Amino acid sequence: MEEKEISQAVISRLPRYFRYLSELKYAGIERVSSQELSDIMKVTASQIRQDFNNFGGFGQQGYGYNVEFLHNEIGKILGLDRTHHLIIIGAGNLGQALANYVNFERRGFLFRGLFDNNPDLHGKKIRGIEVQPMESMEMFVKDNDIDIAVLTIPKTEAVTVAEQLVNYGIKGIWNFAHVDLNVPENIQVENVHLSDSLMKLSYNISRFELDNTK
Amino acid sequence: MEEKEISQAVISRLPRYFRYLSELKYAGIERVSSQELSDIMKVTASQIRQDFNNFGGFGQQGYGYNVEFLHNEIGKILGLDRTHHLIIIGAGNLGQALANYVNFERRGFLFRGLFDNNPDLHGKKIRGIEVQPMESMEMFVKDNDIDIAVLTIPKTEAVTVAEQLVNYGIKGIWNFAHVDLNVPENIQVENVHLSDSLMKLSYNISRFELDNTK
DNA sequence: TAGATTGTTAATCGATTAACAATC
DNA sequence: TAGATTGTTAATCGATTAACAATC
Repeated sequence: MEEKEISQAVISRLPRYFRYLSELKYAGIERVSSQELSDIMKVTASQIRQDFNNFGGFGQQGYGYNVEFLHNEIGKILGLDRTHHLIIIGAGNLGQALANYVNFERRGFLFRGLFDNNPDLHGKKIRGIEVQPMESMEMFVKDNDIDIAVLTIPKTEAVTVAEQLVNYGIKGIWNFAHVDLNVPENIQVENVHLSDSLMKLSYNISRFELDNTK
Repeated sequence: MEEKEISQAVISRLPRYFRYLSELKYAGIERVSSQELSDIMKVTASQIRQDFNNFGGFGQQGYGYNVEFLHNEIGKILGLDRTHHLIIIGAGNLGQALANYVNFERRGFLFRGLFDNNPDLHGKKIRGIEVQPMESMEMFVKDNDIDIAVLTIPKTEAVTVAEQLVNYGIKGIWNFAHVDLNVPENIQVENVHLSDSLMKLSYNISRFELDNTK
């Protein structure tokens, strides 16, 4: 069967659909039309239908979409029906914060290991998991079926550590280091560049003020 | 003078240009052509020229772009030539991690206050700044010329706190809460939805494996 | 059956890329 | 002046929106 490639623009919207559907489901709402979703989510009904139809028909003419079914299907598309094992590289403030983030577990992202170069941190426990030296990483990844690595280390180290992780068999990298990683295309990278995000905010604040002085 | 609206697609690319130009500048490189930038950044030279020309001509035919000048101009566009005063609402792990993030200061984002509902945290100091109760927020924002609020509180509180902050005169919100805020359009919101990002990574990992079993 | 709403095709809009004249 | 490379217009590509036939 020929699968058409789904654009990243569509993918980016899926988690937001998923979130709103969770809420509707939680509120006990059984069905929803693209028009109703459009009203609460502030996107066009047309886009909603197009997006869903990338993955096959989830709705029914004259009825709309069953909330629970749709929620479940989008979850499956996002791979939330499976379990991911993740390690965090870099036990600084951000690494520890993410390690403590219990909500990820709920969606199947299981925090399994935490690594850092700093010997002072070794043995320190976060949510029951000890910080280990970087040297233990290879063995740990291989022994524990780790598929996602979270990089919260300085950019100077990030590129080489990423390459190592790829060699150890990792499948995806959640990259918080402020640098572009260079990995084979079979490895998925999702960047969270916080300072980029802050700069965008800064731009929009400045631009808005400029617009208003005209 | 008529200013054409710049698309957010262009804005999103500016911080990355800025980053690469910082590196070139730091490496002592004086000039760069759109083609050279294209090679290292893996975007088309055409896009680079189009992007820059949204803001007027920064280059010179036959020569290319002066790295330092271009770096500086993009910094100005991003509003990095001014100072922002920010407060963080929510002194949990993530809030503390961001408060400790010294790099933002370098770009003119000055961390000024930290607020939390939890009395156990009140008085605790992060980088010399005491956690204050939420009740002190209003006065503090007004007295200290705060223009950016960072929301690292649970989504249940985020919407109302955002509304309060808007009333206190904040200009921009950096929102880490997993909810869409509802603020007037003169208030800039930049969302960092970590779990959305993780879901995208999850999708891409799943999708890649699916593609390979075909 | 009549009404509602999807799935899907067609039209539009916007963003990216290509091409080249302008000019340093 | 000749060569290089921008700035900018035109062409293409892709994503969004509109429209409506299919169908529950």
